[in-house]
Amino acid sequence: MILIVAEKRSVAQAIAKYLGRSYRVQRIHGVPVYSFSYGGREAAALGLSGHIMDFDFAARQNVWTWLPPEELFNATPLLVVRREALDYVKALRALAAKADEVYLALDADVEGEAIAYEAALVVRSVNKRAPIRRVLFNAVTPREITAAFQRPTKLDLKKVEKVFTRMQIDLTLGAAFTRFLTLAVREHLERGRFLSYGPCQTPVLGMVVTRELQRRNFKPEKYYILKALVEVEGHRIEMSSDVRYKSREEGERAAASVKHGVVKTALYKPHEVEPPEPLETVELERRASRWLGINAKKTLDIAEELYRAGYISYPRTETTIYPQTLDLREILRDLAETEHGPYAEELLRRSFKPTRGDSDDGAHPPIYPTKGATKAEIMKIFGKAGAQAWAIYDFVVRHFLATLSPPALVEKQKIAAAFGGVEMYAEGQRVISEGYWRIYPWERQRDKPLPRVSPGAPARAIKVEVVERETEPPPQMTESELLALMKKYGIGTDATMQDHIHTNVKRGYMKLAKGRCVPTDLGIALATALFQHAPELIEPTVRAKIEAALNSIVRNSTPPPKLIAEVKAEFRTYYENLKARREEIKKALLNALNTHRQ
DNA sequence: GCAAGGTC
Repeated sequence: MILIVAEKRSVAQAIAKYLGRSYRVQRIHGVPVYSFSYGGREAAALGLSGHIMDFDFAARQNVWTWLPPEELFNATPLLVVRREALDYVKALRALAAKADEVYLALDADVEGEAIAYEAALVVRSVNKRAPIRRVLFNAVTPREITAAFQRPTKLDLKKVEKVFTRMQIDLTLGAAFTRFLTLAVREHLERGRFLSYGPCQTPVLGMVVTRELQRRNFKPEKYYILKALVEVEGHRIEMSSDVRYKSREEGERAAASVKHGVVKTALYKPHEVEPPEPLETVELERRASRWLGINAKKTLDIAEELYRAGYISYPRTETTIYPQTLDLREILRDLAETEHGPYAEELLRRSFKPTRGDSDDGAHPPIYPTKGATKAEIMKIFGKAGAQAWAIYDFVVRHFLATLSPPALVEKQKIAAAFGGVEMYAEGQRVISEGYWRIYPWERQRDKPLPRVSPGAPARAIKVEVVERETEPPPQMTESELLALMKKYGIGTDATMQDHIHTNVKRGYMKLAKGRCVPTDLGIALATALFQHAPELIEPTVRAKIEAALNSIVRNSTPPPKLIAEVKAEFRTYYENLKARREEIKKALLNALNTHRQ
């Protein structure tokens, strides 16, 4: 029997569908297994649910009050089977015992490689002989899957080592600092509550707190600009200066010279606004947070449900290029009977060229609709969550249609006039062609046209005024901006970024309100203490440094034990710095915990 | 009871 192990149920099912002519589903220990015939032999495909193993400390090391947290730097975490994965492991063992050939068809990324290794460990525990092979495919399509099974390869142990090293480092650092913080204020915490640290969650908090403190410490300054109503060739144009005058007097002096001038430039340039790139996870979350008022975690939860119900493709992806094998016209035809039908049919009637980003994660395509659906259908299936499910589905469809649509065309307009030494400007634009905005209203730009005037024409100021303005603090951090920063600094992955924001909310470090991130007193106190006494723990670059070190395992064959020892030694010094300031940190945290309670 | 990463 040929055993095939996939990362998730949907892939196992797809493999059975593509490799066999037909398949049967049976449940082993509650886990669906897809059986079919392949090359005249019996085959079974089993889908896991991500990792089946995890690292943990030995039992006695998990007694927080008994073990000083710094001792964790001397401990070595153990690889154990996850309790939640027990049924999967049982099913895998049962099938592996009967297998005479095993194919590890996990996703083609480092995590997939690690999960493949975990599966191989389970297989070997019951079957010493069956050859174990690894298959790699970039998309779950008949062509890719068939080809992958024709050229099987071997496990890449370097990638496995990288992932296992990351797991151990994250656990050790997370546990040591979480326990330190929690034990410092233990008697003042409610039961079951703790103060956590993590190499992703904490830098996220740091960015939000930094912004909040910038806002609080901001000192607004007054400045003055000129505004004028200017007549040129019979047209009246509102113009303003881009110079910021420090005082009203200075402004008045400049204003005095704004009487008769001349048009220096009059530009009317056509400009194409390109439709968006194919959709990936973080962009979906950012746009939903900004435009639909649905936060990132909720968005991914809903997208997951839409995926499981067969309406959209796999929602955790970094890819912004449609694969060659994806039939875009077929998807358009599938939308025909829905609200989006007329637009889809219009696209079908003409030739189109999809936009293209520059990212391919090698494992999943961009997010696109896999089934046409009407609002009524989605509302019915999703019940209470119907409105939000429709909002996300409708967005995915519109985004998909936008990527196949022509650009919008606007005329960018700019007029500059010189009045002696003072230059005044006006900017405007006229929409020539709506292009993809018709289906993608969130990016639609307004018409605010300027009249047509000629360079060299005389300009006469009818009215001039000095307007007082104030410099403004940076805006509150939006969730959308935070996600963009996380991506920039390499904090988290496409699938986990929203989790790291949510963890800070769960811990009481920040709140999300109307798409904005607002740190609590506790969050500010924690971040401030870390910035003061162990900045290396909270700076946004921490994660990227760890990630770079991990990559040296794959690139330079750095032995994991050496790397783990180095990282531990480094973070141990940060730990000592915090420990030396324990009382001070405790006081600041308690202070915040108490104000928080009132 | 800690993390981050898969996935349900």
